[in-house]
Amino acid sequence: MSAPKSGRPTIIDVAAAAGVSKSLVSLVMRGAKNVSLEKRELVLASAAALGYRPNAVARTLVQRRSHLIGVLLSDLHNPFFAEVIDGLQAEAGERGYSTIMSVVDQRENAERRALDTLLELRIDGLILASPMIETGGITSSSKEVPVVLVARHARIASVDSVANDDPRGASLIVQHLAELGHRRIAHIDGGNAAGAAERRRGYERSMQKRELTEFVQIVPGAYSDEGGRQGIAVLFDSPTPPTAVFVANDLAALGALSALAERGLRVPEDVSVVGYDNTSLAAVSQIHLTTVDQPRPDMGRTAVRLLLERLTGKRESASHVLIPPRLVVRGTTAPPKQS
Amino acid sequence: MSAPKSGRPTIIDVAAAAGVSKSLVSLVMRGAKNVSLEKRELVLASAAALGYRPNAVARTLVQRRSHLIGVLLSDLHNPFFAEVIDGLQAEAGERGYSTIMSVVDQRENAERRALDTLLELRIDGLILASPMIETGGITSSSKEVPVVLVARHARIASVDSVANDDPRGASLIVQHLAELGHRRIAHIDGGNAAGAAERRRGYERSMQKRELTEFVQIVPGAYSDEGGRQGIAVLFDSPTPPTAVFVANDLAALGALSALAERGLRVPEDVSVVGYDNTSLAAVSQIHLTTVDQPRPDMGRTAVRLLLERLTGKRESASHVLIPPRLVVRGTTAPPKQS
DNA sequence: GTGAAAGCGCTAACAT
DNA sequence: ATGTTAGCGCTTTCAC
Repeated sequence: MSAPKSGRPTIIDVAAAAGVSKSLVSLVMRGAKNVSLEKRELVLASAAALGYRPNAVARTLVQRRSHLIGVLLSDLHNPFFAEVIDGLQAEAGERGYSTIMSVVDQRENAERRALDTLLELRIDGLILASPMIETGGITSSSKEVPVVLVARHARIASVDSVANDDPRGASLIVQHLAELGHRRIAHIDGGNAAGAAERRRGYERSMQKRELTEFVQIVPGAYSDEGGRQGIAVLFDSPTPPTAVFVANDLAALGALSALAERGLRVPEDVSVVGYDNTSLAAVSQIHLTTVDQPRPDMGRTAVRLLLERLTGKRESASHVLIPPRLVVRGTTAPPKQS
Repeated sequence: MSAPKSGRPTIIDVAAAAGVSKSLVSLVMRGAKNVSLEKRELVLASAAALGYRPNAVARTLVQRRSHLIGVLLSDLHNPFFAEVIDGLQAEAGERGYSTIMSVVDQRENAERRALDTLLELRIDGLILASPMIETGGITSSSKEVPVVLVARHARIASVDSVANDDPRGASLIVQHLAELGHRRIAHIDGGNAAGAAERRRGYERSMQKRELTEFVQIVPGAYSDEGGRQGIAVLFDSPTPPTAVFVANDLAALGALSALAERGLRVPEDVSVVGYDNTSLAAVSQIHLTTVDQPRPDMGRTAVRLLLERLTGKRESASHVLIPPRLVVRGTTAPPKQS
């Protein structure tokens, strides 16, 4: 008896089948304690018999909260993000939140559209991983829901952030190369991608501190294979090529390694190369890239924690977590050739 | 005048501010044509002034459709999926759908929980990318919403699928190696991951067809770096190691390459190695892996198309799209050593 | 411990 | 072309 008239069974169908009120069904489904064992089992049985599944949409509407965290991702191809997401999803799950992710192709202004979609879905909070969007867009979003920035530095008071100390990471790299004896250390940068400006600045300052100002050489690149390749082309077509190159991130460093190989230059014998991020790629034994590590899963978990602190009102003021980076020396760096 | 009493502005606030009914506001927001220019601009102005944003949750509740496609992803670390997602998101966006992704760590039965969450959110359809879940779970989900399987073969009538022809791909590999002169061709498999059984079977059959049955050697592995390493350990601790190895996928092939290098074996001089998937990793010049290509973004797009065909009732019967794979010869395969 | 009723923000008839 | 009304499926007071 009493199959639902049409479509999926609702709480009313379950109530009817069990001969109780829908309030009681609601209580049982949410695991309330003040329900007699008898009724509880009755309701549960009816629900199971009907194949009832609570409707989170209706619940969200009445509760005015979705228990959904929106995540905007600028680039799935960079393994860096995969690991951030790992930590993020784990932490969110443990705290009773689901994540709804939107991946955006870098070129378009699709970021703005994806953001609107997430916001219309009434997410409880927003996590932006290395977004390209201008600060204005972030600020205005933060008026609707709490926002946490990952791997991008924010000067915004209404927004929390987790990032590694990019200038410090860059300085670790310069230090390492300088100690190996390099002076002609160039930098292929990451354009206007998140963190790129900080790495560039860190490189420049660190070179200056070591009185290597005259050897500062920055060429434009991008956080991609192609970015690294182009940088190498520029650097090594010049009359005074560097003996070491700090590339904006691991992905670009891979491109740089390929381009160097194609020119017949050996790494690290002829040129030293350093990346940034310590993605799983860097550890692959054929690549074995010297790079700088960021604790990626931790950053994801921290982002969720910061968000929930805001959501639960535990914190009012902005929190900007800056994580110390760590140099990972592998096989792509060595002292410069004696010449 | 007339800021909302509290919280976010609703359609009623906008109606009040504009001095019209909320139906009219609704029409304007959805871009209906039968609205006078005058009223349209009035409403739009009020909405903008209040910072009104339509509530997709309420809309979903009343329309009984969310325009949301749920995507369950078994492994973000495999670049294979990043590219499938690219196509998937693009196609969904173009058709007016948003995607809500859930990434699941492979070990747990977290897949079941993630599935429940998606279903409670009342997604309009579900795309499962290489799920580990048993067939039963898939079948039961398909009773609630249309389901499309990506990169996993289905025998299920209620579910559509897009996959490459794994047995065929395996056979291309065996053919390539056999033509190079290899006879002792081993296979490190992908355990019970999606597609692994088909690749294993394809390898076995192809070996048999070429009368290489006596050389069939299958060792257990996984779709991961570690899977490949372990396979190599088993194969090369034996008295009669193979001269060529077909590894379950690119990720595992990387592990295999590392393990071989650690044993002092050169690729391809001492051993030939072939992967599967043609992920971006395989193309990296330091790796330069011979592998089998699947059109990843296309598969994502196709998955969405299949789903929408079901959603719009354009098709009733199951559609199982099988894509022909393509061998990509790079630098990890060569004729066997003369011995 | 259980039920009745109001309402979350919106869309979809149906009027006018 | 615009307004009125009745829900969508649930949670939440508030009675009993």
